[in-house]
Amino acid sequence: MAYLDKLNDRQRQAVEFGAGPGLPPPLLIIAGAGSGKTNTLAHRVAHLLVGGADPRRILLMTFSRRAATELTRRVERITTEALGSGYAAEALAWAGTFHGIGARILREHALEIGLNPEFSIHDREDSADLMNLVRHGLGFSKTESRFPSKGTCLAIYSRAVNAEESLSQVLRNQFPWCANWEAELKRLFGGYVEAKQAQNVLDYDDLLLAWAQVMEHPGFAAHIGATWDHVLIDEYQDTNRLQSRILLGLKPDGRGLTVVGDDAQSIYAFRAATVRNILDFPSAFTPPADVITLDRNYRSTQPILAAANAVIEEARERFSKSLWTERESSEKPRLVTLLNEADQARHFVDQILANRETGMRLTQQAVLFRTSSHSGQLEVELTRRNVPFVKFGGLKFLDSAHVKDLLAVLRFAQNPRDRVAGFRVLQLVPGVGPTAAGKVLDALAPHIHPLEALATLNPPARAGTAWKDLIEALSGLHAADWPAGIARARAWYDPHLDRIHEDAETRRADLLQLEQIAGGYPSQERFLTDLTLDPPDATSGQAGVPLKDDDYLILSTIHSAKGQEWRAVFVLNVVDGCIPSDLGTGSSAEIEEERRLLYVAMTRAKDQLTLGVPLRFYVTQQTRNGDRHIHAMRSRFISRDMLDRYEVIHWQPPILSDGRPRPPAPQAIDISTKMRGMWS
DNA sequence: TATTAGTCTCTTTTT
DNA sequence: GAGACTAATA
Repeated sequence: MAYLDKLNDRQRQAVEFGAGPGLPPPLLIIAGAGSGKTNTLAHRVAHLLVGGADPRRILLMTFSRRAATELTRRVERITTEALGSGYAAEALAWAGTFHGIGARILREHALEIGLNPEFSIHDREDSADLMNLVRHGLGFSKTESRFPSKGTCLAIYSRAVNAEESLSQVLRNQFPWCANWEAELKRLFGGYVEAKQAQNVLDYDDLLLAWAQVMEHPGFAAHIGATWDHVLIDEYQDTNRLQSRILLGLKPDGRGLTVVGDDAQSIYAFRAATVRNILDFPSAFTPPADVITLDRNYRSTQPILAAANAVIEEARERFSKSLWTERESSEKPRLVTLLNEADQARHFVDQILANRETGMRLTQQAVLFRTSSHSGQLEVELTRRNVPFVKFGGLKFLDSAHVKDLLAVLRFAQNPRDRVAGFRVLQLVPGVGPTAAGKVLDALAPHIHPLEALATLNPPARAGTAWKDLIEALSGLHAADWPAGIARARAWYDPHLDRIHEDAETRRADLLQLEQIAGGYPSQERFLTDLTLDPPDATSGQAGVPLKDDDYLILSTIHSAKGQEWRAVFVLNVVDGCIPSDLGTGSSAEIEEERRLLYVAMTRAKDQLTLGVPLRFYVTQQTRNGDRHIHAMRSRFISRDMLDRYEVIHWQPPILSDGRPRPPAPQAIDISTKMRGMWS
């Protein structure tokens, strides 16, 4: 097969593993950063197809929808090359995220497992809002000492579900400051689950939890497992206990199972992902699964790899491997010390533009950071100098109030039992607050057709004519065809937008964009589900994402940069307090995760890597009126011994803070020597 | 009972 | 600089 010739020996071994009659035994591929992981996985799938496997009987689970799309596209290309005509992407019908596949399975089997197939899916924010409703309902918002916030409550709940740990375990290990609320939290979670069920709603965790519980039933496990011959999982280091249990339920003997990952790139422990999944995978089967390690890096130059390897070598426990490459270069990664974050932004933009002058397009460059808010100064500088950019991670389009309002209208019309959506929508009417909204929803609950009942209800005392408009809009929506419905919802919302928000114009543009996106979906249900499970993950500085053929810079959190690569990579704030984050320095496990995070950031670079170390660093916590800066230190992950792997630069701005150009110093002098000389 | 102004706390990463 | 809660006012 011609396509096999492009692979190295290890990759080829991984692709051809277990070929022959019958399903192949379980396989673990440890694929280092830049070792051609996606390519190898795509080739393995293509190889199965070329060998006669049925594409509809292959399950491909990846970490994000984006990764799934990329993978199927490559499979398509390879099979086309090999067979003359390839498999269209639709043929690989089962490619997606764990959550996406879970949602599909639960809908398909809903009636057999006691679910209403019309269920809606709550995103993180919705879930937190529902948690909050229950929290208030139980009176926990008025406790003597402060009860954990809705977000914290949800995080605790989610952790317990995904890590399969007991509440007390989670509290002890992850949330010690909430430990004295154990009894209350237990009641809260009980109420939360009941509320979800009454409202016919599933949250992210339910998609996995319900799936896992179905798999506990031997008959169903076999029934669902029989849907696929081959199951391939990407980024296995970032799966959690619940996910591994689902997997073993699907393929108890491991036949047909392939998992790919890199323990050195495990960065989702906060989401209950556990490195143990990948470390313990081989021994889950008898005989143990085979392991193939890909350690040749095709991405980065040797000096970049040397610096990254040095960082990860300090890590505690891992499948030992050291990446190597044949890409020589005389250019060491740069470690740039700067006065403050503003200088860092200026210097990075200078460098980015200089790179572009040498022919490196902006899309081949990226700036990475630990926390979304760290890019603030950089965004200002980019806007000032007219450099277009797209930002991944952090606050999403979907999180903005106006988008949530509009979506809530759609959701409420689709599932009137969805209390979170209803609560939000009703309060948009002037004169209706939490109490009135709650009463209306209570009155609707017992009706079989809540929307029709809404029209017969006495309107809340202070709601004026706007109440009638809402009822008309909702019943109109229920009857409307798709995508006319969203236009209708927007028409209703429009006057409220002006009333509620100062900057109604920019928000209106967002909603128009949402309407555009909605037009591409066949049904409202698909639109809402896909939007929740696969939110558009980029926001741009200007309104609207730049056109595809435009040149723009990539800004991304390190987490969102996973699996990507650029010719030049800049990392912001490589200082203690950012990497590792102040919040993540509690346990040694958390420190280890932060170390891997820096490793992931560094290994995204192909040709040029720049780490920024601003000495003064703006912090938002700290004392209220005190000094709002801290003096930062270079990240502890880059020890003194490693410095010779970098070109160490101390950058000073050519322009002083008041706008004057820096006057040239009279001559270079060395006071250090002189000061030492005082004592010799 | 809705709304608004004021005080307090906490601030990450994402399917 | 936002979210959560309280107190005061309409």
